[in-house]
Amino acid sequence: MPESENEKSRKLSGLNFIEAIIEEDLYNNKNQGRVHLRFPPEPNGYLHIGHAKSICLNFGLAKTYNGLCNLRFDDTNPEKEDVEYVDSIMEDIRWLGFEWYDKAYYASDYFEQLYQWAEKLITAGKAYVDEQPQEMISEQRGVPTRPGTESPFRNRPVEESLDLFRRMRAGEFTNGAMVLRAKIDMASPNMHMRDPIMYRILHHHHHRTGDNWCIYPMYDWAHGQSDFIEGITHSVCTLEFEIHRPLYDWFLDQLAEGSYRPRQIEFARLNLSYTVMSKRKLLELVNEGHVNGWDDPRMPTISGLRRRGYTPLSIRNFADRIGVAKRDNVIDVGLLEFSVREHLNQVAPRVFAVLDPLKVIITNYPEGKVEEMELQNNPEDPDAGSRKVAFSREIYIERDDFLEEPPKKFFRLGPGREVRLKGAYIVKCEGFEKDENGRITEIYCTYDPSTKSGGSGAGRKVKGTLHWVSVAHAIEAEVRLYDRLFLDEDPAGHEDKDFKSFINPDSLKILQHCKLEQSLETATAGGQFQLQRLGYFCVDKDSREKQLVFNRTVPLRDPWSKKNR
RNA sequence: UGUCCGAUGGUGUAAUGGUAGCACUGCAGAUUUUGGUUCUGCCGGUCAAGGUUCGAGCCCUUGUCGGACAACCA
Repeated sequence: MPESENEKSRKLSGLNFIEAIIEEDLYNNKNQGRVHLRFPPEPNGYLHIGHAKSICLNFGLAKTYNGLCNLRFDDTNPEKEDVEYVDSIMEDIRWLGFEWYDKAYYASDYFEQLYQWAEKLITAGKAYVDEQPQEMISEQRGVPTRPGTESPFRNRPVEESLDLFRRMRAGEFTNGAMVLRAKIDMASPNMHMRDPIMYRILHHHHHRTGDNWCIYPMYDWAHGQSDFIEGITHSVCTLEFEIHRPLYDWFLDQLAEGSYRPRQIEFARLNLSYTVMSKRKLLELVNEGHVNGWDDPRMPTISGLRRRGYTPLSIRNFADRIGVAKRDNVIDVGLLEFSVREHLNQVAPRVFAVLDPLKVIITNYPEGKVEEMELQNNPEDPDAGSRKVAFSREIYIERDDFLEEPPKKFFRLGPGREVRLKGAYIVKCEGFEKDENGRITEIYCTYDPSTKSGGSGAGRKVKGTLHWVSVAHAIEAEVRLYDRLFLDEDPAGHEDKDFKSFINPDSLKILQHCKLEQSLETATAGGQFQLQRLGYFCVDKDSREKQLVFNRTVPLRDPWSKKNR
């Protein structure tokens, strides 16, 4: 298609609002046409799916507009931060498939610059040292509907503030003795403009600057200036910072001289149904043992999703699908599940595994005979080839694939019924055995030799097709069936009830002695498969030689069981 | 009885004054040696009331509802 003369005009259609802003800025050649974003996590916890949305957004925008995206650790609170988190955050971002520009940046690298700028503000009469106790400052701040009152130290001489500030840095005072405040407007309807605190005294070891500092900048003072130092053009953050924007701009206006300005843009954070997303609540789940760590496959953390068997591509596709806007949203967790099924359907090899085995004896099949059946590895991918699966007189099928008194629409096995054993023969149920409790112990079938898959008589159609595993050739494994962690759509949304009261008691079912086809013997941790007719599974890192552990990533879509629920 | 932000099917997200589209979900059917996949069809939406306009989801006014803000957290 030839480029029209509108080529240079803004094409704002079909874009999300952030893309529209960037296109507009590009059109106006703002900041010399640079596009430079950043992802600024605080290293005080593990990344979760909500962060993934932000990561995909920021790094994705940079890619779309041939720009750059920094990774910057917002490490201005040494009491909560740790290298452990720095490492896990970098691992998760890389795993998602993104690479940050240049190197990892740290707000702590700017402490000296920030300090110098703070002195400049003091000198300009735009900041002052307040020696009041915390409670007094808090009280004077007022409430959103009532203006605050000014601190008695607000108009102290510049020299006094400067001297005190230098001594704050020198370590002459104890924690909480005084703070540096910006002098803005105690009557502002925006609480954040009521002389916000820029520095507090914190005698605490920092994971990068060690004991070099005992005063640390607050978020509002550090963040925008860090953006400025790094040449960020579009500072994308979540909605709760919207009200901080006037302050973000105010600080920059005090310091910036040229025309370059980073611009803060806010979007609505991700909420997912049937889970919780706050770091505090996730921490609670871990600390109280409701899950087995940050990477428990039921956690919405990146590491949890990874261990659950989610793929980076499926998460990126998910992030694309949910879009980005400013209105509050709750995404159906089903959309996440759709995304992982979509990807795994393309790439996961199909294998047979029987989770709840029921023995079937094919009475007219010769004892001792073994046939190697040829099975396609992935019908969605012809290049995936095929494998041999041993078939013999005694096999396992899934216990719920047999019903003593099956309803009409039940396409599986029942007395007198026929089914296709996938990749093998059509068998007919001739009888079964029960124990004293009425539990079925064995089924007896006859097979029709003419119906062998791939053979001349294979064309005969029956209603159902079952997966199976030869008793003599089966290997055993543990299988962990994961379900959503909460029974309530919005576990944290109840004022009268704790979110943990909605924990799903069946969110993890551990099955032992599941029967797998022999080819799985060589599977290794991280391997992903579709257990045919059951779902997508991955090999857990808990696996040991001859003791495989599988995690269920997500079951297959199953309208039949849904209808019968 | 403050300021700021937001409101489009069940859930998300487009439509930038000119036919309300897409995805997920749901329902129905076709195909299928996975009750999977794939394909087809269907159900279903502009918060309300005024105003501007030939024409409003979009612009204006008012209202309603939802969210954010009162850490020496980010």
